[in-house]
Amino acid sequence: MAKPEPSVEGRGIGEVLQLLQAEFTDVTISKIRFLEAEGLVAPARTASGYRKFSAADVERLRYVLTAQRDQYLPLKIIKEHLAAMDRGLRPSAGGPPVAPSSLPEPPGLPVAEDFGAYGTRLELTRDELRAAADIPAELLDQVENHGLVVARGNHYDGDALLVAKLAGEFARYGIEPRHLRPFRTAADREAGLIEQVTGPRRTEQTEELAALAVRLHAALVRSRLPR
Amino acid sequence: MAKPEPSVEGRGIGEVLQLLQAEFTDVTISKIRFLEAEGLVAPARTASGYRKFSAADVERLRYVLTAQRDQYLPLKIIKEHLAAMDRGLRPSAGGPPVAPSSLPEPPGLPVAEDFGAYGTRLELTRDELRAAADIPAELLDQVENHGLVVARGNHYDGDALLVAKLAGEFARYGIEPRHLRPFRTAADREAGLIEQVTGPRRTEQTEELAALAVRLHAALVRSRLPR
DNA sequence: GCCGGACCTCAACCGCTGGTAGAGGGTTGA
DNA sequence: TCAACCCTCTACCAGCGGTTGAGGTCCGGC
Repeated sequence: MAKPEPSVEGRGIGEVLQLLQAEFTDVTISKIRFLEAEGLVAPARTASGYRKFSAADVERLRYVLTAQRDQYLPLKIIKEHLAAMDRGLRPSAGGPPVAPSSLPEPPGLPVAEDFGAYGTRLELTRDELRAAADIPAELLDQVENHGLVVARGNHYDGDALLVAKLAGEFARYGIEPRHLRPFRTAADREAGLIEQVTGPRRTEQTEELAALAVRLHAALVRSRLPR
Repeated sequence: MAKPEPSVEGRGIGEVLQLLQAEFTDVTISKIRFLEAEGLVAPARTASGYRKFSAADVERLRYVLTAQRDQYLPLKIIKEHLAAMDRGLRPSAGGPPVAPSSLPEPPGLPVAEDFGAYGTRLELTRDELRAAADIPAELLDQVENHGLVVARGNHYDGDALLVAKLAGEFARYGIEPRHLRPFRTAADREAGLIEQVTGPRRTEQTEELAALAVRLHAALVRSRLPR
């Protein structure tokens, strides 16, 4: 027999940590356990009690961390959103299912929702993208001209939204899309390197290497900053 | 004359309370004073020290309370929004001017073995570095030859350790230090860009931009991976 | 069969946020 | 002159979002 006990599949908590640390520098093992204790994820367990995180569990954690970091939502609220999504209320195009207490007053909240919401499953038109990223059309033009985002078909996904938003942030520091070209070049090269190793299909290995790449990049940038 | 002493116009704090309590049941006098202490409003004062709130002040309070209630934003962020609006960045249709989503600094610093969250306070000898990263001497040589880590004085810091470890991970996929050179180049360029904007001293801004850079990089790499 | 590293639980502790409470005292206007 | 209103300041507090550490188990490799 190949696998005598396939029993519980998934990643261990340490692996999950590696994966997430690429994007969220302040995640720790204890934080992940804490989030479970608070009922935000519910990984499976092996017979001996080890946590086993499925890809969906990891996605869920990513969602939580994104909502915390980019929308400052308290865990209680994030939990409600997740619960709503579990009940089938997938966010069509509008972020988590609308704050329950939405009164007429709130000074229009941007669609916000970083790329978290269940992966890259977003499909935005160009206009929606611009509105959601909350950047001027001109900036989006430049972003696109420099190849920082690309449409697939004629839709844009969550990564595109995130990139657009970040470009907006950079712009506030006077850094324009053209200054960001090197980022694109580097990303292309790295993606190429990864693909060369793991082949043209996106597997777990792909994700793992991507996480490593992002972490390496982060460490290098930090080490080169002024002291 | 109509008004002999217009001096300081506006409502007293009690009046303001009445006004706001209609909409926000949990506002109190002490909360309003607290918000002033935190720098979110700055009502005028009479000669004897009484607060006098203009209509604009009340509007401002209303904004604060709304953002708190409907978007769960922390005061620090609301304050930033207000400051941005004061500087004229009135976001035409977009609510608060783009959540800056700056990375919240970890308050205390657990030198978490991995990633010394700029607990760069480590000082390792070359040998300690090799041992801690758990990589063969040969690999460390290559890592160093390709400029991925550099000693300061004759010590290595936490970033160096992390880089060394990651190089070890990559090696397990058959990716050698020389393949990682582009990472170094990219990091150099980005650090340069950042330094150009924020100057040669490491400030909050430096950290913020670095965080943005890392996030942008992560998003771009992801977006370029096979689907 | 034993060692080190990864993982487990549970309880205690912690820093920060967003206030509240109250003592002690001045101001205003009828 | 008195009540209602307002002031400052210090002390305290609860809840949130974790961290730390003690004490123990699990698992792969030699």
